Amino acid sequence: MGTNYRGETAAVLALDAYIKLIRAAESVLTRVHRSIACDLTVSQFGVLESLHHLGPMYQQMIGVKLLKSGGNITMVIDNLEKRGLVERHRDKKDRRYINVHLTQQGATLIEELFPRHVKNIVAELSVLPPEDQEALGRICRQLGRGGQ
Amino acid sequence: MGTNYRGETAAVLALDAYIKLIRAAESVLTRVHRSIACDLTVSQFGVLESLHHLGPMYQQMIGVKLLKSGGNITMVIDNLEKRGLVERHRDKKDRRYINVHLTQQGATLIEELFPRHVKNIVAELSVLPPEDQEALGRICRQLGRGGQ
DNA sequence: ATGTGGTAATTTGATATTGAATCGTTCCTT
DNA sequence: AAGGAACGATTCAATATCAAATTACCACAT
Repeated sequence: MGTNYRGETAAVLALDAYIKLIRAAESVLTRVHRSIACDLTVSQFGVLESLHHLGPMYQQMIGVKLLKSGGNITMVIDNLEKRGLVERHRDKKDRRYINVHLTQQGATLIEELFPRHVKNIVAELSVLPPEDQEALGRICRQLGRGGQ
Repeated sequence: MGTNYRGETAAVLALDAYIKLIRAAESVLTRVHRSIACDLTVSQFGVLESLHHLGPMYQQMIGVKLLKSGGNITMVIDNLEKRGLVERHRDKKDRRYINVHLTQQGATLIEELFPRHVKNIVAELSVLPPEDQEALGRICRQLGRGGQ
């Protein structure tokens, strides 16, 4: 209990919150994705979900939404395209951009999966009282920004 | 505002908390790891950190600690071993087990990195008042367990 | 002693992920 | 109009990741 007592308790508090945050997110993500039991990876599901809710998007934008690199998105879209779930269309105005959109098959699939996905999330979060769910959202929003 | 008004607000609350949890964890993990600027992947760092704090461990146990599959741990340990940071030792009593421990070089490295790692985490979490850090830890612990 | 089931590690095949290099396109400056 | 900076997508090499199959080993029951 020396001069850095305050600093050490602050570190213990932060470290504890950090490790539990990372582990909880990992566990919950895995359980939620597993219980939907679909033939998609987490990233593939994320792309379909983004396209479903936000409409057609450039690959760059998909990467920003999912916090993934451009090279990675190219690969994930490749695999979705092979399965006929999305299509690429070169932008006429600016040929650097590629617009990605759901096919009919992709739209049908995500429309079937999404309600189940929501149900799984609600079930997973139901171990927390509503005020804790609200607090979690508020705190994580603050943290995700990283101070602004 | 029909019969499922309550259900829908519950879903909105849970969905919001979920997406912010996943994104915050991803963002914070990436920023914390990037700012330590070491030549290790997140998983490699995790293995060294576990061995440093918990001592030599079987690969199985490392996988459990890091929430990773056995096959993955084999690969990560391979790469750490190539760099001379850890060593494998077959257990004499039960030859199915492989005990992994830090080499002197590995121990020196993690002892140098860990204080910086803690500093980065404290800085990252400092956007939250202590009571929010405590709440975050408490809520995430609950959530990680998944209801027991 | 034998074989049956269980467990740890590895391998394999497919996909993900990153960062760096490259290619093609557009925009801007002169 | 020409050249260069900026930008979106792709490719590449290295590592990660998982699930499933395999291998090696152990314990136990008959």
